[in-house]
Amino acid sequence: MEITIGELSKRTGVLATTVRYYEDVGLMPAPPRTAGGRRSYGTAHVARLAFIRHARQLGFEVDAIRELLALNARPDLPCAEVDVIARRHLADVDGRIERLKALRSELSRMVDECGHGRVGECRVIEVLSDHGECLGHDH
Amino acid sequence: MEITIGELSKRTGVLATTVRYYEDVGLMPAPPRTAGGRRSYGTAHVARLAFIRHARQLGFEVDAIRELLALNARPDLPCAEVDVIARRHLADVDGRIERLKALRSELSRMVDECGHGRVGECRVIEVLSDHGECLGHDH
DNA sequence: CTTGCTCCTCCAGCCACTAGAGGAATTAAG
DNA sequence: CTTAATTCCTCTAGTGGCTGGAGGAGCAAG
Repeated sequence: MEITIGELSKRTGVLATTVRYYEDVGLMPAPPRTAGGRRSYGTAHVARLAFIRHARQLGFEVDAIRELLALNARPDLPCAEVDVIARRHLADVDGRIERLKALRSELSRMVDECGHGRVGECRVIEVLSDHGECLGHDH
Repeated sequence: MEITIGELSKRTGVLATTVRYYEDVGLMPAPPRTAGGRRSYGTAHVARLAFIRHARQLGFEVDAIRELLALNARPDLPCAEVDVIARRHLADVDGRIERLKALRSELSRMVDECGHGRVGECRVIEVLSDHGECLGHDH
């Protein structure tokens, strides 16, 4: 099975330019080339790229994916490291959700209090102008 | 009241380099300079920068802040536009929270199913390898 | 043979900063 | 007054994770 970068792109949903970028940063190996100099991929490449895409969709950073790919290649090792990476990322996501929720509540309070009058009396503008207006001063 | 960029930075919590960046991108006006060529700020600058910082902390993009600043300068206008910008941003934040929550649930399911054995049988790796494993296929 | 598509490399840009080099000006201490 | 420390200046480049475009070559179909 010999596949062009376009076919690979179609099968994985990753843009061809992004595939080349992954090659540049070492996430994807440099594949063999055809006589005309075009990249030629096989099933292993499809699997690896699908892995990368899925990990990216789950928000893993490229560095973390590099580690996960390295671990994936060593099925004999204990998976404690995999667990560490995934839990670290989960904690990170939790933190982001918390921060966004705090932000959301302040935003929605701000919007709710807008009296739809003139800019001069607008609560949104007031809140932005005066940090003392915040309920929580943690930011 | 004549203040150096360092003082301004201290009072607002915005790095001096960032203040200069804001000047470059037009969020902050170019201030008058001292004889020696240093930037000299006044109370209006402090207020404007505080506004910017607060808006950034609330996650508003620089373009949105530019609009908000322009509206802030026209207190006579109706604040409908302010409302639109704030609500648009709120909707954006809501979307981000939803996406992060979906992601979080998949991540935590993945981590929970890890049997702490070898990488070869690790659920985390399996899930990443096979998109079909996902409960929701929406990503 | 030509048309149109895909692919190639290289370079620039996105966002919102942040960091560093190399030099000038100001301030504090001696 | 001199020196040393600190702050400030401009300019450039880097961050992450791509994305888009220029300009050119390969390739398949009619």
